[in-house]
Amino acid sequence: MKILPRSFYSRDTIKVAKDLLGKTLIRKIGNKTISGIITETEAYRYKDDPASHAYGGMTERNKVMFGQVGIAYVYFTYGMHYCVNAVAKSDQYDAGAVLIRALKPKESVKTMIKNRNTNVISNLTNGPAKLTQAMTITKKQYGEDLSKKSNLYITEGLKVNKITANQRIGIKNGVNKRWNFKIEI
DNA sequence: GCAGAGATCAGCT
DNA sequence: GCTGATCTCTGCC
Repeated sequence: MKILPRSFYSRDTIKVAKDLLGKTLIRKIGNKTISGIITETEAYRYKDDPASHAYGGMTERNKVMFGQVGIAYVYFTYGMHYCVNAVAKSDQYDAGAVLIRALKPKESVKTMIKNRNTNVISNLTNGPAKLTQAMTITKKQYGEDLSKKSNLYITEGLKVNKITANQRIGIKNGVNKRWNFKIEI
């Protein structure tokens, strides 16, 4: 399966969010491969998006959002959860990222079951903090290059026919933007 | 099946 | 000091 090139991420954040649906997120741990199909994403932009971490400027936490595209932005929140984003933006913006909200488990489902401490498949990776736990994604993957073979990267995947757009979840500002995208598999 | 509490870090309208 | 791009467990309010 072909790895998505850096140019894929060098487009408008919203386009990239839609195009990431159906792609495959791959996590390598030693010689083990954990993977899943991306089924839900959210776009977070910059100054026109009050819900974005980048709105308000660069901080220690979000600085990769201002850097090179195709990089993983992992952040820690609510005192106990990690979430993954892919840095993506067009040249018009200084910052932007796509939050990966849900996956459909593909390889090493057994490992995910162990990591998540549940055997309900549908509950394994159906939330942003759940999929990071299932794939053991932590601060160590902060800044990982998603456009080349590393411990964490994204490849081509399924063909997608229907994408639904919704309001983003769990935010207070910018709820009028429908930048949450989903597919049914 | 749903509401509420708790976990406890980083950043600050 | 409070609030959040969250999840899990509890108890039936």
